[in-house]
Amino acid sequence: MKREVERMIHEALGGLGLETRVQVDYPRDPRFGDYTTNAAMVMARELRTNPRELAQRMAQALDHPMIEKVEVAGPGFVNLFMKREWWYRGFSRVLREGEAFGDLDLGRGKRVQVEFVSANPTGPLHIGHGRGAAVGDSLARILEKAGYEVEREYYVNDAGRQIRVLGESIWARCMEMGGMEVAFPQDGYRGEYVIQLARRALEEMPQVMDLPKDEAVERLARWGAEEILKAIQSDLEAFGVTFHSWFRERTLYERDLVGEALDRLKEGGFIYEKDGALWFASSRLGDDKDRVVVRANGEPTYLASDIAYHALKADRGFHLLVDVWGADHHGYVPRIKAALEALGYDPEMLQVLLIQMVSLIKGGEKVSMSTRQGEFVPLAELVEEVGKDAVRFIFLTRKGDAHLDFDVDLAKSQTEENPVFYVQYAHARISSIFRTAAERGIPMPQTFHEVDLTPLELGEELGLIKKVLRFPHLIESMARSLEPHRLTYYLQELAAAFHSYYNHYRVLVEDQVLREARLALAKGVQVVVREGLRLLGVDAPHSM
RNA sequence: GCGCCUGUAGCUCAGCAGGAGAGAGCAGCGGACUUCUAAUCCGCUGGUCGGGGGUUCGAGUCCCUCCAGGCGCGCCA
Repeated sequence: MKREVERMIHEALGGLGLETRVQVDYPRDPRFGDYTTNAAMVMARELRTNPRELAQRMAQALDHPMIEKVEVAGPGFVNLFMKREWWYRGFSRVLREGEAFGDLDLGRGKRVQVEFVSANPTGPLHIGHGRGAAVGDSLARILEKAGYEVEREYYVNDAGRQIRVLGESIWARCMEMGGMEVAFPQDGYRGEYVIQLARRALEEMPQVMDLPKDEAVERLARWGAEEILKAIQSDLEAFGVTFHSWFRERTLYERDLVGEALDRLKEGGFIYEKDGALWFASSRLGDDKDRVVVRANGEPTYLASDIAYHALKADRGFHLLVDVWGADHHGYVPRIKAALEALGYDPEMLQVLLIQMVSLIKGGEKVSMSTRQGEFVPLAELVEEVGKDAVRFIFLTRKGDAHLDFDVDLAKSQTEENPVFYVQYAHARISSIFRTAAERGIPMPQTFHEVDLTPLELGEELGLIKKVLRFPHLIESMARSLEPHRLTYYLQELAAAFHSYYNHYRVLVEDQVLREARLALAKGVQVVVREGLRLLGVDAPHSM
């Protein structure tokens, strides 16, 4: 709807012989109208004219049957007040479109890949991964809603040294269980899950310990990583997160894509040798220093496969690549961008979302998290205790680049005070209204979008309608900024407006015309609440 | 030392490509259920937007600087 208003203003300006980009905003205060534009002030600078006078001329040129009145205010704002019919018309569209309301064609014909979580298969997912999962998954859903063709991918690091260390850790535990004294690997994984893996390994493939150590470690490493990956997949599923593809780092080597990428860099003159290692001259493209891609021992670094991986992604024809990373990897961004540029791609096609750390608060104290030390709260445990919905919602109640203190005790003990219930309750209440209406045998309108909405004259009712109608703009803004957290705030506001309305007025009134209009209003609110929750991966219950 | 992120109410945080007396939840105090679910609602209390400069008609938002916290700065991932 905002688009239409922009067009109106644009046309008005055209009539004045002015051409400019028009920015329309929603004013904070309803006294300043339904829409406002600062175009006069922006243009006044260029035209060296008085902004208020220009605003006056714009106001006079603005003429549309849906405009109630136009006011010039402050230093030169042009405020538009729309007729009620404007809002009723828009709301009827919500009722007609249902859950498709807010679908945009912003991304029409554009493919986007969102790569997220991508935790190494060396241990269970912890809460930090959960945050990345919540953000990545919601973002993917939002981009889909905005019309993009989205692919969700999980990059499985199944080829590095860390997998070997995992194998050594399991092997050491197996030996211990066999009563043998062995030194646990210095940087081994000490989590409880390794002991459980070792126990299962001995049950399922007891012969493995008869093999020479290297071979046994290799087998245990592969087997362990696969087992852990299965657990990760099921944890994510329980969290409501799915992927289209699980890309294995190992395939980059099997298809020799790493060598290929390095050759391409070499051809571009970005590779040189020093101290027996191969270096990527990333500093020529904005990085702080050059980086090793092949160690002196001939083993490629993690960066080498990551370059190959991103080159492959770029070749796959995506319009935009989104990587969701933990913020502790931020120093990595310039390297990957430099690599893309060196390979001839536009580095801007890659957008890296850095998700800041989640600090766990337990017993009032911060708990450090480390997969190696085995100190972490598994995501699955938290989901089980607090619930998928609450965990996902909380992870999305702040922007990704802010640290998140997750007080476990609080989340567990005060679930009633969680904002997610507040929003879900609004949805359940609306369902309850319709349930009650059915029980009482109150007839329902055949098609809600044909209901006469003009009885909705209350300020609260128009306020709800206007809030609902902002939903598409929110989708657009989130898709552009890649910031899904705004949705949680919008839903809380919408729920608050509804709860307040619910407490002051009744939907199921005697007057049929008014009742049907209010039922339609409730229906429309419910549609958007439900759709908003879906985008967050949160259930919308019909009763609570 | 260099780089990135953060600093807004007692606490946890919003503030949408700078816009019009700075918001929410929680905590505190006081009210509202014979009604469509009180996991709700209504009211009150609470702020030098870390400090200082600058740009602008206009700055929580942009620039510079300082302070505080977090995270990086490996032939680890």
